Amino acid sequence: MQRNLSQNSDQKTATPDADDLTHRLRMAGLRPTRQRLAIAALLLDGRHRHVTADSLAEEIAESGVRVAGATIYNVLNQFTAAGLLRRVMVRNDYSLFDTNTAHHHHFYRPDTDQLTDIPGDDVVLSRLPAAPDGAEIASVDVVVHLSPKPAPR
Amino acid sequence: MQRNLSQNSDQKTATPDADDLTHRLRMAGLRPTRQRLAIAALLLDGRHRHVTADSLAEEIAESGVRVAGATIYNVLNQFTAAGLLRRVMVRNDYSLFDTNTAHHHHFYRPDTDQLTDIPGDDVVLSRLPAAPDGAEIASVDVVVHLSPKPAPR
DNA sequence: AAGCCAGTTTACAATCATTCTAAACAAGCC
DNA sequence: GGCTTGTTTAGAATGATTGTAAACTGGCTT
Repeated sequence: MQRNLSQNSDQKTATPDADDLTHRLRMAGLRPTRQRLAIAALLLDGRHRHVTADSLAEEIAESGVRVAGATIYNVLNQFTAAGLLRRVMVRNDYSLFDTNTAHHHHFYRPDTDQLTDIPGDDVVLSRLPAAPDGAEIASVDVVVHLSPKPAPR
Repeated sequence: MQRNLSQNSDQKTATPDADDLTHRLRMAGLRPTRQRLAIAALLLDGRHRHVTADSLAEEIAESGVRVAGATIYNVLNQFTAAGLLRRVMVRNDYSLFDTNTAHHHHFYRPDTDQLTDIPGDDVVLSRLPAAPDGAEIASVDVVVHLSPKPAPR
C-alpha cells in the first residue's frame, strides 16, 4: 500500500518529488525520516506561505501522518536553521514560518493577525548601517505594520 | 529639592520632574497613580533604552517601590498604546520595550540577545509599498539581525 | 539478512512570559 | 466625609515552546 504520491505532477511548478526531498534533506544534514519528509512535502513544494506550528500540525493530521507535537517544533527549527524556512517575528504569542526564504518583507495586520508578503521590490533599503564591531549582518527584516484604515471622512 | 528641568527631552538630564510626569500621564488619559509614576520616572526620563517586563520589575524593586507583576505588564501595555513606549519584536520569548519612540530601527544580536538602536539615518527606505485595500501603514520596523562575526580567517 | 548505534521521535512534564479573575484599593469629585 | 470608577493586586490560568528519558529507526557494517 504505497502512497500515490509517486511522481504525480501536482499543479504548480515544483512537484515535491520524494527523492528530491530526500536529497534536499540530506544536503541540509538532516536524515530523511518519515516525519521530516511529511513536513517537507507540505512546506517545501515551492509554494509561498506562512504556517504556525499549530496550523502545520493540523495539516499533517489531515494528511494522515502522525507526528508528535515536539517533533513539529524540532523540525521547524531544524528547517529554519538549515535555511529551508524563515522565521518571521510579528507576535510574541507564537512564531510564523515562511516557506519563502528569498529576500522579501512583510505586511502585518494586527487586527486580523495576518501576514502577507510585500511584493517584489516594493521595499528598497537604499542605505544600510555598518555592522558593529565583531559582527556582520545576517539578515534584514522589514515588517510594515498596518492599521485598519482611517475614518472615512 | 533641586529640579533640573529645562526643555530637555533627549540626552542626559535624567531628572524627571514629578509634576511633569503627572501631566504627561494625564495627557495620555492615564490616571497618575503611584505605580504608574514610579514606572514613568524610570522609563520616561529621556534616556533611550530597552527594557523587558522582568528587567523593569527588578529596577522597580530596587527603587523600593512595590508594584505587582500584572501591573507592570498593564502599564507597559498602556504606555505603549499611548505612544510613550514602543514595543520591539525580536524574540517570541518576551517583549522588549523601547523608550525611544522616535522613528528609528534596531540591530539584534541573537547570540548575546542584545538590542541596539541603529544610529540616525543609517537606514533609509527609499521605497515603501502601498498599503493594501482598507489599510494604512501604521509603522515600519526594520530589524537588522547580526551574526557573531565572520570567519576568523 | 542480522546487528548495531547515533540520530530521531515520542509522550508527557516543565518552563515561562503574559493575561485573566475578582476582590481590595485609591483618585478625583460631590 | 462619602461615592464612583478606574487601578492594583495575588494568584490562578493560558498557551506556545522546550526539556526529558525512553523507545525507535535509518542506514551502515558484518
